[in-house]
Amino acid sequence: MKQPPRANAYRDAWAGDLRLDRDGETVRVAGWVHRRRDHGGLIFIDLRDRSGLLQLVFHPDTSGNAFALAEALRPEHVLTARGRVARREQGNVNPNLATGEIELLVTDAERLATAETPPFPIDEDVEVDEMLRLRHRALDLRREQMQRALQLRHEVVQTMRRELDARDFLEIETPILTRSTPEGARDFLVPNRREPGTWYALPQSPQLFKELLMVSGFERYYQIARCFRDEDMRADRQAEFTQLDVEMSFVEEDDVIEAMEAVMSAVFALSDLGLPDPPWPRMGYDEALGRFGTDRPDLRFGLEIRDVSEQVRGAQFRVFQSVLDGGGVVRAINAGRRELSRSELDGLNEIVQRHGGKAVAWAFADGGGWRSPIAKFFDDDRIAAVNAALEAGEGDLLLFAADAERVAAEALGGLRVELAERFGLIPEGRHEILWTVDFPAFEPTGDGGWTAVHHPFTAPLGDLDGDPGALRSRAYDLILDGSELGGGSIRINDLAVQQRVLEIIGMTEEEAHARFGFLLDALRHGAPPLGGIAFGLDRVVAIMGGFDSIRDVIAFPKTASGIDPLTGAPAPVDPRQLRELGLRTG
RNA sequence: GGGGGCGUAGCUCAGUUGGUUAGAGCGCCGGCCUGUCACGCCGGAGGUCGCGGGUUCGAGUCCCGUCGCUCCCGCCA
Repeated sequence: MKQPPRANAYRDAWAGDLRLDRDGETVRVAGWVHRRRDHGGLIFIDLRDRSGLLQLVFHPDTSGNAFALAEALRPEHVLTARGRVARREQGNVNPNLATGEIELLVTDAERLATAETPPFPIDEDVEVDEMLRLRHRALDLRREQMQRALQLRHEVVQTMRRELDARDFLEIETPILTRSTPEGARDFLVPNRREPGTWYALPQSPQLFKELLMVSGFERYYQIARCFRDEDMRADRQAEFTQLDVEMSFVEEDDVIEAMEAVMSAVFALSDLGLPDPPWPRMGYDEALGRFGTDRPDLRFGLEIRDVSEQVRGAQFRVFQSVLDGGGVVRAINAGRRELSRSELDGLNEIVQRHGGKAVAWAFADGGGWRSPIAKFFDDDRIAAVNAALEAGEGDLLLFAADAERVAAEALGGLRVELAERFGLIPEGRHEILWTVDFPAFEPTGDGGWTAVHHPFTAPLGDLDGDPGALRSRAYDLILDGSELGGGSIRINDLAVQQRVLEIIGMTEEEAHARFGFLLDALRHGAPPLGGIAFGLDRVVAIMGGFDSIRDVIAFPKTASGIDPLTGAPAPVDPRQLRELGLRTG
């Protein structure tokens, strides 16, 4: 703790902060009974406050009723106790406790509240059904894990604020009751009583507002922003989540990236991730997709993807040849020396299919040839060429996918990650961070149209009147261990370019004006070159703290079913309001 | 919206091919204990096997339905 509590009737010291230098002093502490060890003639109480644990000792021969009280204490009772800080005897030191060299010899104590037996243990780190934890969140948050998580989250946010302030960023709030923002998810809607039939949307991000702030001349903005997206949740995705949202004026990619490397490396220094100092490596989208089959590559392990189209072209294997004839590719992973059963090999198909592929072909490098059901379709030269391309050693398992380039890449990318987990290829404690850059600006929607890969305000790079599929976008994502921590882009600050982009994605003038007309209007009045980024705070904290679930770094999360068990949300609404709006429940 | 998994004591879980009175560890309650720190020892209480129906001589176990939780896909950066 940064300073002792103001002395009052409850306490004058933090229990967990007491050390040997206070030996002999009389102090008063307060907190919860963490654990009780009753020796009949001697009772030990571990007292817990936010600062940590302190052992209280109750002797039966002390005057007053302290010992009688200690006999009645139970876990989670609330207590204030006064006594003398005493050095523990040599054999009684507890090295596992920060306060383990001392203890408090209690002379008087008062119970401030009793407590029912908790529905799950507070004093140990056991897996408990999450619904039960959320239903008793006040108790769950007492547990050491959750205290640690929210402490870390606080430190992360403080560090962000400090570093951004030091770089002249202003923290500015933007509305929660607002209009639809262009992130492509479903909006949460809030009825507007003053004009029945109209609705507020909760922001999916502060995107429009931060661009407006740049046009306004604030130069550098940030916000710890709450965002809302009405989509089904995942283990790592909440409908309501927090972003560090940043925007800058008169900048290009390097300005944003450098500023964020400074901020985020200061943030990561709070953990033991052991990340290198910036600048962090950058990888182009095409390279990432080619080598790792994804735009957020996990660099902690190998298993890189290689293109073997040329090596297998012309072989007797119809499956590969027809894909190649159709403009597709054949790509492969050398999974290393493995022993997999036939059914395990067949099971790989399932993984590949989950990632959009059709099937995976396999071969074991075996004395210069292949042990494989497809070996008979390949002559020795082609097998040797493929083995060379994959640097195949004796016994190595080679896995092939043939498909359209993007499909083959992503299928093997998915396979790569799952194989790494299965074979335990991710070294303990290793972490790899990088930026991915040079994304395509648009991708086909499937029905002949185009959609923006980032969002429609990302500045495109290339010939705007040419093939939209050839355009790159001035975007960048920060990737840690295969997880996207955040992403952003240089924005369009030219109305004509903006209008052309809206044209490419097939958004009509009316629709554009209805959804973000106020931004378009702002662009007419002199917009600086601008760019920004947003980081998923929940994920950043979860990864830094080594938490499996982002729900463990959010004080009051929602469950996967979307229900908030603590409040029972969605909350009942006053029927009178609904009548005024001409609505019914359900 | 679709698919998979789970639901047994307060908590975490075991429960064989369908077969006697459903178990363990922790917690809880009582007793003993002056140096423990996951204290120890002795004793005890605690169960609508999620709920409803079915098959069967017999169901925690099999079948159908339903509710809840969870993961994945769709959706969503």
